[in-house]
Order: sequence, then C-alpha cells, then structure tokens
Amino acid sequence: MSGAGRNGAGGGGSRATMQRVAAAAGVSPMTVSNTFRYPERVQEETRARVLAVAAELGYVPNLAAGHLASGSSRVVGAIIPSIRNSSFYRYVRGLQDAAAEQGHEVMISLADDAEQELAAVRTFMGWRAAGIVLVGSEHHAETAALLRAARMPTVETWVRRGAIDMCVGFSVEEATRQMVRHLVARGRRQIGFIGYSGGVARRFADRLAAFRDELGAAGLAAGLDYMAHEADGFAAGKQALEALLTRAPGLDGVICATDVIAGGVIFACQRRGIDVPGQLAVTGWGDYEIASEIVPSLTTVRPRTRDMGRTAIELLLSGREAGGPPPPPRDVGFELVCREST
Amino acid sequence: MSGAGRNGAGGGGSRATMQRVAAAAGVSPMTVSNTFRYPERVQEETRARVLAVAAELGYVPNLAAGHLASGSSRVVGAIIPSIRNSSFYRYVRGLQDAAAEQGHEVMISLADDAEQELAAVRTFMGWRAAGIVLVGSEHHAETAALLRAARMPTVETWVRRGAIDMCVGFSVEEATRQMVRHLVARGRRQIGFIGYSGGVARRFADRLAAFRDELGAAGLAAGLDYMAHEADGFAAGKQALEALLTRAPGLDGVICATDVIAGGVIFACQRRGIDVPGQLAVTGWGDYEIASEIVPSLTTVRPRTRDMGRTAIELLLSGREAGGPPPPPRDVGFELVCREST
DNA sequence: TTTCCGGGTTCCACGGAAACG
DNA sequence: CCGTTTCCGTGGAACCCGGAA
Repeated sequence: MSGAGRNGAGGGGSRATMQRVAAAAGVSPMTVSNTFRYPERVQEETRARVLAVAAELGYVPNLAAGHLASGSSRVVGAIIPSIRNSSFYRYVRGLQDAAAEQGHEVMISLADDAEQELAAVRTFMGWRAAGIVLVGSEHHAETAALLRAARMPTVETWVRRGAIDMCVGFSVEEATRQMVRHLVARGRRQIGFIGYSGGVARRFADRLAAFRDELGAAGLAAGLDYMAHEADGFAAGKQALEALLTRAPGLDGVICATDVIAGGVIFACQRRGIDVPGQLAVTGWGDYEIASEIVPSLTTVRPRTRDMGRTAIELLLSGREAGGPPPPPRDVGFELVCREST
Repeated sequence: MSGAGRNGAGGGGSRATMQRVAAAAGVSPMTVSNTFRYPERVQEETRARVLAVAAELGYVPNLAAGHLASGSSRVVGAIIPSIRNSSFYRYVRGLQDAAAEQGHEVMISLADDAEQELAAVRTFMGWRAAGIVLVGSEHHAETAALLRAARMPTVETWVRRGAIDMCVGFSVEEATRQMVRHLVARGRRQIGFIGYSGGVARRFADRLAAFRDELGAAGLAAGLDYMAHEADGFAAGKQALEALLTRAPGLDGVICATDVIAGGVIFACQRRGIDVPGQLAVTGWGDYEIASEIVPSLTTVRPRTRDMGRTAIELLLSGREAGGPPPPPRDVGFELVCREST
C-alpha cells in the first residue's frame, strides 16, 4: 500500500482544493464554489479565469465534501446480476437517461450472488446514495434488513412483488401463460420448460408454476421441465434439450427462460438435424438482439426494459415522504413477439 | 422526525450517524469508528454491542466523510462503452476480483461516447477515486488533460499505446495478421474485412491497416472492407455481407471485427443458402460465448480479457510514486481459436 | 464574506488491569 | 506485599473540503 505520505502526496493524486484554486485565481473560495455550482451567479470573466485555473490544476470539486456539507448525494446505485445480455443494457440505459434528466448519476455494481449484492448495498449505503436499484426480489436476509432499517429508498426491478420497498416489473406469469397458449394453439402437445438452477432458480419458480398450471388447464401433461446450471449460457440449451428428449422423444415444444437458452436449443437442433419449428417449436425470453437475427428467428417475450429502468428512477426520486407508505408496484407490461421458431 | 436535518429533501433517509450509534451503545464515537475500521482494536464484547446497535439503526459508516478525513478512497472507477457483449463481462469480473483482493471496490459507469465518458471521469474524480480505468485510447481532449493535470492514476485498456498514463492490452495488429495468414493458408483469395463506423471506428483503424498490409504481403488484393453502423449488432453482419457480395461476388473469406458481426454474417449466409465454410470462411473477434456454440462454430481471437482487468487494477494500485514515470504498457496476449467456420 | 458545521479519521493521551520486580 | 512498568481498550482534539446562512 505504499504508505505514501500521511496526507495526499500519493494515491488520489489530486492535491487541488477549492482554496488553492481560489488563491491562484485571485478570488475567494466562495466564488470558486459558485463557478461550479451556480455558474450564472459569477461574472463571465471571473468564471473563465476560475475555470482556466481549475483546468490547469486538474481541479474537480470534491463530491465527498460537497455531499457532506449539503447532505444530499446525487448518486443512484444500481446492482445488476450480470451484464451478459442485451436486455440489461437497455435497462441500464433507461436508468441512466432518466437519472441524468434529474441531475443524478448512476453507479453500477456487478453482483453474481446474494453475498456480493449485500457488499454492494453496503458500499452504496456508505456513499449515502440517493437510492438503490436491485434486480429481483431474492436477496440476502441482511440486505433487506439493512435497507429497511436505514430507510434507504429502494426499488426492486423485474418483479411485481417487492420484498423491501418499491418495485417495478411485469407479469411473468401472464407472459408464461400466453406462451403456453400460443404453443398449444399451434398444435403442440408435448411441451417442456427450461430454466436455470442455482442461485437464480427462484426467479423462475413463478414461471414454472404458471407453465404447469396453464398446461394443466389445457388438459396436457406438465412434467417436462429441466433446470440447467446457471453458469452455462448457450450451452445450457444443448444440455437441456438432450435431457428432455431422453425423457420425451416426442417433445414438440419448448419454452426457455432466456433467449440465450433458446439460442442454445436451436444450435443443438441444427447439429442434431431437428427441424425448428417443424419438429420442435422453441420460444425464448427477453427479446435480446439475437432473437430477431438467429435462423429461425425466435418467438419471445419482450419486456419493456427501458421503461422499467426509467420507472425505477422515477419511483426512487419521486420524493416520497420518508416513513410514508411505498407507492404501489408498477407494471410496465410486456409483449409477445411471434417469429419463425413457432 | 423524518426531516430531522435543516434540509430534509427526503434524500438518503438515513439519519444514523456515528454519534447516535455511539450514544445508543454507550461508547464514544471513536469506539464506533474503530469497530468498523479496525475491529481487532476493540474488545469483542464492545464490538458486538456496537454492531448490534448499528444493525438496528441501519447504520453504515459514511464513506464520503471517511474519504474526506483520510484523504484516500478505496474506489476504482471503470468506464466502459457498452455492456452488450460477454467479453466486457469477463473484463469487469477481472477488475472487480482483483480490486476486491486489495480491499477496493469497482464502480462502473456506462458511456457510449466521448462526451459521456468525460462526464463519468468528472464524477469519479469528484469522488477522488483511487484510480480510473478506461477502454481504448480515443477520448475527449479534455478527458486526457483533466486526468493528467490532476495526476489521477489512469489505465487505458484494450490498447497497447496509451495516451494518458498507463495501459494494458494486446496486439490487435498481430492478431489480425494471424487471421489473414490463417485464411490464406486455407486457400482463400478474396478476403473482406467488416468493422464498425461511427464513434468506435478508430478502434478498428489499426486492424484495417494490418489487414491490408498482410493481404498485400500475400500478393492479394486488399480493397474489400465495409464499415457497418455501430448501433447494429448482428444486423451489421447481414448488411455488410450484402454490400461485400455486391462488390465481390466471388468473396470467399471475411474477417469480422466482433463475434457478433460474424454471427450476423453466418445467420445471413443461412438465409441466403451460402455454405460456411464451404463457400465462405468467416472469422470473429472476442471469443464471446456464441462463438463456440453457433453452427458452424466460429474461428476467433480470444483476448485475455480477465487478465486484462486484473492487470489494470494491478497497475493502478501498484503505488507508483506520484510524478514518477508510468510503467511500460502491458501486453496480456491473445490466442487464435480455430473452429468450424474456417 | 465570514463562520460554522457535517461525519468521520488520524494521532495521541488517558487510565485501568495485569505482569513484573 | 506493594510499587512500578507495560499493555491495551477507549476517548479527545484537530482537521479534511465545501455549502449555507
């Protein structure tokens, strides 16, 4: 750790403070402060001089000090489980755009499991973020306790029932039911479901239940499901397809928990010479970009991820009374996109 | 009660401070501080009591205040241009893992253009981050000026020549040359190159030059290249393939700037009935997961993205003397992965 | 403008208890 | 047996940088 100087010298590098800039520019510290926070309050000439000196010294106002003095930080923390797929991209863009409109910044932290998520929550709380956005409603017990005890404004996304504070999502049950009805209407009779096991498994529990329920309602058997290891993306599809075909050689439809799994299924079908959708109908989830490009293109669920991001910020920065009841869950809806694979 | 402070604003909601925790636990603020920063200095019994009270109040030490007081932050800012593909995932994991080992946190900010990148740099500098990691060497002029003036430790990644401070990457020229030689050795004679235009175009300039140079060295014509619009992922491949085939109906090999473009090319070939690799050899870049799963699987370049992330952190936290010369660029290498598509 | 914090850390002083002579 | 040293947990004072009255 290079015990660099007691103070400054090493590390952060920036020795520039408001005082120094003020001295160098021949103005008072207050003027420097105003130059950055309320430029219109400072005469143009003065402002230009201050900015020039600041640029020369590499000075940027110390947000930590500002935050401490003003008591409000303009940072929103977003914790996401993975950046491997494009729907999170749109989601994060939604967060950032909406936050920027209100003069806030979004900081992102990646967390693959509940443990890491908790650590990230601690950090954001340490920064006294204006709010925190999580994905899903499965968290470390301590995460929920901490956020609630601190009354940190929190939004859980991608789910319709939050466990902590506010939430925004869409009905995965309804989407799953529509998928099943779609396949049944296309004449499919032996339909399987592929999800992920592991830490994210519970995220798929509702879908699996809806899948079974709707199949039952259609008078079809509902025992065909397979949970692939979550670390496998496309490979999960291959693995699952093999398992399902062993159990049900007459399988003629498969509902996948993500477009990536569905893509893996399609690739596996290409290798095994199975015709999609002739022999097997395949559906995905998420409407990632690959869904519209793969051959055959993929029937999938398109959630309004960008809206979800925007709505999360809206909820977070709505300025609800601390202690007041949380606003009701928001539903941004989804859309069934039918393509060649069914 | 909620608006305890002079300016409520509803903000963080957390009114828990060290003082309050100390009072509630019947100890001095110092003991609370020690409990969190140097647990071993505090007697176990006292520590347990403090932690219990802290949990109850939802108290987490205020990092802004801490950083202000100590003059050093344990945050590394990473700015990445996109989270649409899996190589950034591994890269970010590398950053986070390495940072965690040294007790640091990585905060991520997404920036699609130089303007946004500069804003993110400002924010991280405002928080007095311990260091900043950027992607590429194409930045806003002010970005470089600011970072240098403030002596902010900075690492540029994915490139071998940095413009600011330190850098880590691998030789894209050498990788491109190997690709070309690989295709030529496979008997290809009309080889095209597909990259992206727009803001990221310059990132591909070196590759394009190496492509032309190596083709020339092989005695082949090197006029076949196409820059697709960067917003298009897979679709760019389709678009580019059509353009190239129009110009060169005998096209028998194509080098793509990313696996996603290559995937798009393969999908387009499937639609047009072009046999890959029979009629057309296709190569990608990045070894995203799809490369090994798509049919046919993709010959591609596998950069050591995870190592790149780790190395970036290593450089950043190496504790170099402020003002000293930056360490030489680091090369983490790459690997040519040959698969079915060639 | 000046002054006074905000919330925490660093450095050092304090005092009780155990160990030593 | 008592006085003194050592150790260690705890608390006090002086800041860190910028915002608001």
